Amino acid sequence: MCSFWQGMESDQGDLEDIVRAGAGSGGGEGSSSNPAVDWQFSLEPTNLTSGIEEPIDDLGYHFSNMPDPLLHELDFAAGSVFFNGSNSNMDLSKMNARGDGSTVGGSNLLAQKMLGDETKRPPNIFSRMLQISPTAKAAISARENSPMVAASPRAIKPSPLDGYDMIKSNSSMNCSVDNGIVQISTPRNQGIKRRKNQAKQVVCIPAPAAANNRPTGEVVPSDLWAWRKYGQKPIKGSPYPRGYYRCSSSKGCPARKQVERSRNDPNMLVITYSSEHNHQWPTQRNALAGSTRSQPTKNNSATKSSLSTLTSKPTTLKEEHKEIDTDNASSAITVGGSTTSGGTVKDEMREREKEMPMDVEDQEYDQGLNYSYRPLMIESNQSEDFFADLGELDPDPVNLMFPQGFTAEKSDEERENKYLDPFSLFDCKDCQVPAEGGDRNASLKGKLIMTEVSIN
DNA sequence: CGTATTTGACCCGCGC
DNA sequence: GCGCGGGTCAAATACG
Repeated sequence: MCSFWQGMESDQGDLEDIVRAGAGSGGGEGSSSNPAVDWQFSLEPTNLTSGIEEPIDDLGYHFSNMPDPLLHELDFAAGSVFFNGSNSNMDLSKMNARGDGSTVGGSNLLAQKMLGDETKRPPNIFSRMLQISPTAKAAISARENSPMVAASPRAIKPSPLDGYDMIKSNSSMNCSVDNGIVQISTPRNQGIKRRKNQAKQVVCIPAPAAANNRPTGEVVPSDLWAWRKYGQKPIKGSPYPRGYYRCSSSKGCPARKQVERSRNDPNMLVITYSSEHNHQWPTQRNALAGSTRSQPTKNNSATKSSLSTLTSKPTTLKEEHKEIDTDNASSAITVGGSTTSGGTVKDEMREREKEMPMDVEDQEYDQGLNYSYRPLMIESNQSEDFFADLGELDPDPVNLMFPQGFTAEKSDEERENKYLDPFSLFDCKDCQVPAEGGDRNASLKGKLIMTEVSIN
């Protein structure tokens, strides 16, 4: 997940990229207790300097501040959601250039994975590169000795953004893809004003396939939140309008998001989140409520295709990879049975709702499990067939899709690895990443990379 | 009929 | 104070 919060307190100054990568917990270096179960990032802004020099003990972001759970999945599925910040060119090849060989998995591993394989295999979704500024790189490096962060969505809980230092910028950041490199930049002072004290998180993703275009031509990736469009405005300097959405998952939720195409690269969507959800991740019911009907067609093609992609008997895991490799990023975004196209969540929810007794969820809450976010399909009976197929691939097929702890028999660490490396991308022989204490697993611990860009 | 989207009008913050 | 431009509102419209 690459995203960053931005605000607009100041109007001058370069962005200082704050990259807070969830660091590996392998090798016993982690201070996080059972991260797979109970982890969270803190969104507490950190200036660059401290980000580099201080050991980062807290694990960064509250995952709750990731407005779109599926976007996170998108990142992994498509390797295409990105960072940025002004002047920030996150160059993973540089990240990978540490000479001390001390890197343990994580960012560098990811970089290596992405870079190293670039010439060895067909271009794929993971070959899209991030360009990370040196400062970001440094920040990431600083993170490398930090405890692993396991992305357990269950730990998500809403938290207000108020009080965070606002990161100055404007939302006219640009995303572009050059030679497979996704670049997102935030031009300075383009005059876009924002309401005060409004934290923003900007996520850049590839625009979903044109087939999912809305009548208006805009494409909105779906996520577990229900968004309702309440406005659209042409943006000066951009040929593309900006759509305004508010969360309709819960009445009175202040969460907003803006969706617009990058003016530099129309194939990229810039999604700007503001405010925080004041409620749990949508449950089936409230996710259904007010969810978009943006799917313009009656064919539910996106949903069906995505589901069919998942259910259409991938004969081998390689085959699935192949699919992802050959598809463009957006079409490959089918993890969790969801796509980036709008309106699919609702349909899926409906399907599952038919098949799943509602009280299961209620029981969970009654039991205090408080599953604020549960990936799609997990509890669906329909998954049986799907998982039966996946069973050929993994004794615990659930882990293939939702490795973050949905089965009890695996250790937290195993689940963690799976989660962070759902397609075993980090299990790369070519990636010669030294593992601490010979713990290979440690080197395989991918890190969830999140960026927080701050402008002082 | 309920809900989501569209779209013009209005509001607000900011720069000049 | 005025104008610009982004953000929001709300009536009209469309959809299922």
